[in-house]
Amino acid sequence: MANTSKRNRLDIIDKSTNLYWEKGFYGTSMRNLQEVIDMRPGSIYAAFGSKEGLFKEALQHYTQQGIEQLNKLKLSTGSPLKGLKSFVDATVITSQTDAPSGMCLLAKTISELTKDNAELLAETKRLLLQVEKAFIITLTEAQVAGEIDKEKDTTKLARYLQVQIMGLRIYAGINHDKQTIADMVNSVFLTFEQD
Amino acid sequence: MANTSKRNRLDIIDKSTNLYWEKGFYGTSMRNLQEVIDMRPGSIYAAFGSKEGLFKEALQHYTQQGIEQLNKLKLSTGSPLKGLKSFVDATVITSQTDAPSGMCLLAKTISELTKDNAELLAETKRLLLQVEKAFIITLTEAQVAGEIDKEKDTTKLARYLQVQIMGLRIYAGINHDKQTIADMVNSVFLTFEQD
DNA sequence: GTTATTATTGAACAATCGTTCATTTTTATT
DNA sequence: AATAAAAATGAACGATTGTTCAATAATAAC
Repeated sequence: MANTSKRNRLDIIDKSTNLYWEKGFYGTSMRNLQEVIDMRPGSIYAAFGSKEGLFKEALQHYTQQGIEQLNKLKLSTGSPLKGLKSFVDATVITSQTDAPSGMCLLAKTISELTKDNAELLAETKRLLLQVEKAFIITLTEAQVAGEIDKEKDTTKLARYLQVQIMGLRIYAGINHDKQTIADMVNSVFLTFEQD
Repeated sequence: MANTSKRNRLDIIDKSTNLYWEKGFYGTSMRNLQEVIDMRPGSIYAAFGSKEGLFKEALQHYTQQGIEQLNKLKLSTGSPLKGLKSFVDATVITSQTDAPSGMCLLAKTISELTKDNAELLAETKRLLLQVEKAFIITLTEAQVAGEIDKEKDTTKLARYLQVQIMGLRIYAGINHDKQTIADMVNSVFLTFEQD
């Protein structure tokens, strides 16, 4: 594999992820990538096959990183619900200024690609369902911990959460008032706790 | 202006809108547009200045069309809230199979473009705020008609609605079960009626 | 019907796109 | 130290990108 000595494969994928995240799949050129990861075309193609191949690994890396972040926050807060809340805060609010894009890379990809990229689109959907499963697990843990009503359907709650996150991230791209967005996130979590 | 005799300017913009809507700004090439609107580069540039210029008019046309549709539905149903519900149903559910893209063109554009296209991005934000205003007006009308609690903040409700629509349209791109999506739309409107 | 004005054409432009591959450099094996 | 295997290079490919402009066609004015 390419460049195993100095920089490892994961580092390359991470940098590529950030570029794709910022500029999108079509918006990112192979020459953009070459500069950012400091590799020549031949090496990139030897290691990842194609622009699609590298993008696919970027999507997977992005998803895995997100799920890991959620799990870490659950541990550090010592509560599934608080961990989830911290995750959503970071995702919707902090990410708006600190991340390559305020959007969710998966949502951005679903939005950008068409049937011309059927395989990438299918992979993206698969990864979003993977995120949904992580949410279901977390919400079920919150039920066990007595933080959420046990009568509620965690699958529906997870879907609801996905819609809120994706919607809020786009909306935060229009309305840059952090307090407004923070309030909207809070009211999402109020619907979890009450009823 | 180009081609005033046979096909009018609005028809050209409408076709361009559908193509941009399907493929995105970068995904749409000038040659794609040339085929769809049956015009040669010179004529297009004489009439619209640039790819950005035509896109800007497409965004405006899309927004205006959407607001007009909402107003028509309010009239035909004879109720602000029912009109709004029909609009959201059409937007989130029907559009998923019948429109060039299941996504909102404005949300898609916010998601796709970066600071490199600052002007287009600013125009898109302006248009989304225009949609928000149309929602505020409609929700206020619904209050007057006694369909929504008059104590509620219509600005917050309109923001909430924007988040739901944008989020649901993306989610509908992953989960294609129409009933699931329809249920989620229904529960959005339940929050309007109750409390 | 002739002239002036406006609209349309489509070939051509430089720049960039994703990708390939013969060559060189590095690493591993003996 | 010599040889074999693997990795990295970067020039070059054909295709496509957005855009321009001299030439042509259509329309308007008189």
